[in-house]
Amino acid sequence: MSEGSLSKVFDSHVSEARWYQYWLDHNFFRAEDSSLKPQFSIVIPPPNVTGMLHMGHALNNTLQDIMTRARRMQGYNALWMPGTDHAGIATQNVVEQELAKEGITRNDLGRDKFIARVWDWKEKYGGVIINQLKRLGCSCDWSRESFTMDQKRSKAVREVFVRLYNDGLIYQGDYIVNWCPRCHTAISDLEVEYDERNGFLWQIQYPCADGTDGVVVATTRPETMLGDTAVAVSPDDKRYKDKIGRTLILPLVNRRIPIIADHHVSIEFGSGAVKVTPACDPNDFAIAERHGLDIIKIMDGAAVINEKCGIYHGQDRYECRENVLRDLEKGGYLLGKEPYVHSVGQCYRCKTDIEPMVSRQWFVKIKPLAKAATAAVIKGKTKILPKSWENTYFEWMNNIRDWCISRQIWWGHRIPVWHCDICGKEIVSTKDPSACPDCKGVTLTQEEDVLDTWFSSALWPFSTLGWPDKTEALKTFYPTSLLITGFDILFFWVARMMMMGLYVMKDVPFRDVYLHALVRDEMGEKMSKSKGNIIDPLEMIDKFGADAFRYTLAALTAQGRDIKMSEERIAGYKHFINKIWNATRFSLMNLEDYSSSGVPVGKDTLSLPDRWIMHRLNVTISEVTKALDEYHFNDAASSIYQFIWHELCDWYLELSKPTLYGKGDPIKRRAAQHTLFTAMTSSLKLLHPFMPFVTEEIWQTMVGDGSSIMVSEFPRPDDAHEDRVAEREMGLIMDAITSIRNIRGEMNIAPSKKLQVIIFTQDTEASAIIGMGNGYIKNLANLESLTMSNSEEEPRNAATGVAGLLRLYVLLEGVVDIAGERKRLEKEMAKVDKDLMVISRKLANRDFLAKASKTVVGKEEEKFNEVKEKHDILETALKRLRDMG
RNA sequence: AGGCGGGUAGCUCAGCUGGAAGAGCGCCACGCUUACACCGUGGAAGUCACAGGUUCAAGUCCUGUUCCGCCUACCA
Repeated sequence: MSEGSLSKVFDSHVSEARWYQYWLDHNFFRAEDSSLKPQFSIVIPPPNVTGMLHMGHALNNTLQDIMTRARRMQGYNALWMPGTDHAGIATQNVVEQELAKEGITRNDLGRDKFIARVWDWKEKYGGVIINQLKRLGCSCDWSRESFTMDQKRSKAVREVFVRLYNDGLIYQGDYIVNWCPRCHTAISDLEVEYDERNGFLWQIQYPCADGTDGVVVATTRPETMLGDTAVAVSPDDKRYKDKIGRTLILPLVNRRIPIIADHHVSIEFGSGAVKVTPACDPNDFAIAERHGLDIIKIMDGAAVINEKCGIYHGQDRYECRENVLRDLEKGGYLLGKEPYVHSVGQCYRCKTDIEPMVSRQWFVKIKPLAKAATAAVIKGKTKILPKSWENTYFEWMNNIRDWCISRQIWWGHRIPVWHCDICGKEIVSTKDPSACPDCKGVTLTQEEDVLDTWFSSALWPFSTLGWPDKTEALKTFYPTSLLITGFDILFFWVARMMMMGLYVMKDVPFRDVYLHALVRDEMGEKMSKSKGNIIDPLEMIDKFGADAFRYTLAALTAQGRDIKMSEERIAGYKHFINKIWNATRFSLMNLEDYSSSGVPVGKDTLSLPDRWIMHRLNVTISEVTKALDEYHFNDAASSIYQFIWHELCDWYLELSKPTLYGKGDPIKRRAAQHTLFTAMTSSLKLLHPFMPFVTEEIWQTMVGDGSSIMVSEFPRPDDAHEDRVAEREMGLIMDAITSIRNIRGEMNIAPSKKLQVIIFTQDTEASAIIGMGNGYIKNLANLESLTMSNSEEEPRNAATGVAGLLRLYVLLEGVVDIAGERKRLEKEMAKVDKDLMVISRKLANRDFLAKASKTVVGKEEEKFNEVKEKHDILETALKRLRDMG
């Protein structure tokens, strides 16, 4: 059936380009909107349009592709939905940088022209990562590729916004938010990264208006004093009891501010008195709300001190800090400073220090949504795996705060809210309104802000399927089967999809969520540009091939562990591909005259190794199937590896060589060919989801009937191949071979030297097995002769080995190396003695016999007999050696 | 501060519901045997972090200690 031969080595470059195009040409990635097949669906975590493929993407998408390809082969109508994310801030930044090179800003262009410019950029460069995913071999249904800002997705965004608004779950208000002075926008709590800083804690004296003793406050941000509207102390603090309600004079500003009591203040910290700057600190803002304090903004959107601050107007916040400190010192208000480590929030995009700032923003009232999302996981409607993440999810959901969804940037979904210029009515609509419904005025002004990018990402599982239209695809594929993503976006994305899915679709967005670990470098460090320890996936694909790279990722993906990636590992799996490649070459050479059609191969014509390898294959199929069902990617990968290399190649190919070489019975030869062909093609199928390219390459040559492996049927476990007898018999034969090889190695006998071996056993079954396996043993242990003996008398000049109930004597010419043999046997004996001691101690224990289960005791007794037998054999052999020496 | 995960062979890690310590890489020895030196055969190598406890039996379950990593919150 084979259609020729393979080149000496696998060329990944040629293969990858060729077969990916072939799959595309044949529409193999396409999923049906409706089908009689069971559905499997998975939405891609949309990478940023600005993104380049990094290790995280590579891992994430490899795992998704493995699942999608496996399910597709298993007969599912499998959809892998691809797309990209418009990444508001990141993309705007990129284009602004481009503009900066031309010496202009987005304000020079104006909103519409700027947006047009971003679209240009997106069309030109936005597809880069999609092509990189194709290099990885991803089998996404590209005909459905979505973008969070395309028309359909925009429609979904507006629809959801309006629904939330009408349900009273969206509100606008002046609150303190995290403000990035560089991006010039609010960002959500999640988008702030905290970083430890070595700073100072300054003590400042605030004098009392009535001339009595003032109060000392401590702060890490002295410049914010310009906006202080109170000083707070603990109501339980005896030191300040009589001060509460008095008025202080704010230095430099001369504002009169009250001393108030609030439980937020801790007595122990610092002086026990806190300056309150409601416009610059979330806690202070909360205090201000409780006490009705004034809120004085002291900075503009760029964190430059504003006109309310007199001589400091126009200064950057940090420049202002120096000046304020200098002036406080001059005025004698600065009492001291001490080094102080505290954490400072930074913008996760640009790393600029966040400025907490009061501003008018839009929020989603999140508690009701979070409640449903929590319940769904508790009820098991969605499973989060590994399960330990469920707690983290619950924890976060329980402590969730309202989600700030407005962003003061241009690139994104503009908030669908308009105001009538005449009557001031707020109009919220899915369609651009042309007139005010109340006063019929036609001059309407739309909100300037856009929505957080995660708002549209949260809708991804249903927006990509066509919602709000009632599409067939939506009916077929929602809820999706599986989501695979990194744990780092559990809150950002997974939690929000859960909330939105339940709110909009009244059902969870996915059945299973598999959270994978982070990819680190070989030292376990997080990869980052600044550390220079980035491993570029595309470079790895070029160097080792996508298959080896993918296999490495899968093999290293143990649940709940970080992945330490190194080139050596990838190289190792490239060797595995080479092994498979060469096993294929061997197969092809021996299958030239084989055809799977024609007379079926009778079960009774199968040899012992044939039956054995089919049994082992069947076990492997079960293991791989189970591992994939449980998302144990590493287990699946190592099962296949173990089978192909250490069972199929190491043993079966060697055992069947004489039969395949065609000297003997043609019927047995055909049975071996059939077995070889089946084992090889089944292995390839098991391997295909992990290594799509090399398996297709081989399939095309080996099967050669014009079919593609990627739409072939995934192997299923089949009880008919279960063969415990073959397993036991082959096991004994393999043990005998290993035992002889061990003697050869330990006694330093050249591999080329043909040996004479005598096997003694009293066990008739064992004897029969060896009789049957005589040829295999002679071949694989390189023997001149193998004879059975039923005489207890031991041959002279022989090294002794034990395998099960067999005694093996390797005849040595001339003088035996008595000392060497003794050493070898003593070493063996030491091991046996240790085992024997452990087992006999157990069997002597009454409690063990009484309390342990029967099967365990039985097993232990069996073990004892086995080890005892071995012990006796070694002992007689040793005794004889001692007599000789 | 709270939570989570981890400390098993030189390195990277498997070891599910407790029943004789495993793999890959590396290392050592011998081998160009007609698929493969990106290979073959054999070998060495572990008080399973520490201390208690439960049990006939503990790497596996419980408690405590310690070290490492991560997450969340707070930080005047």
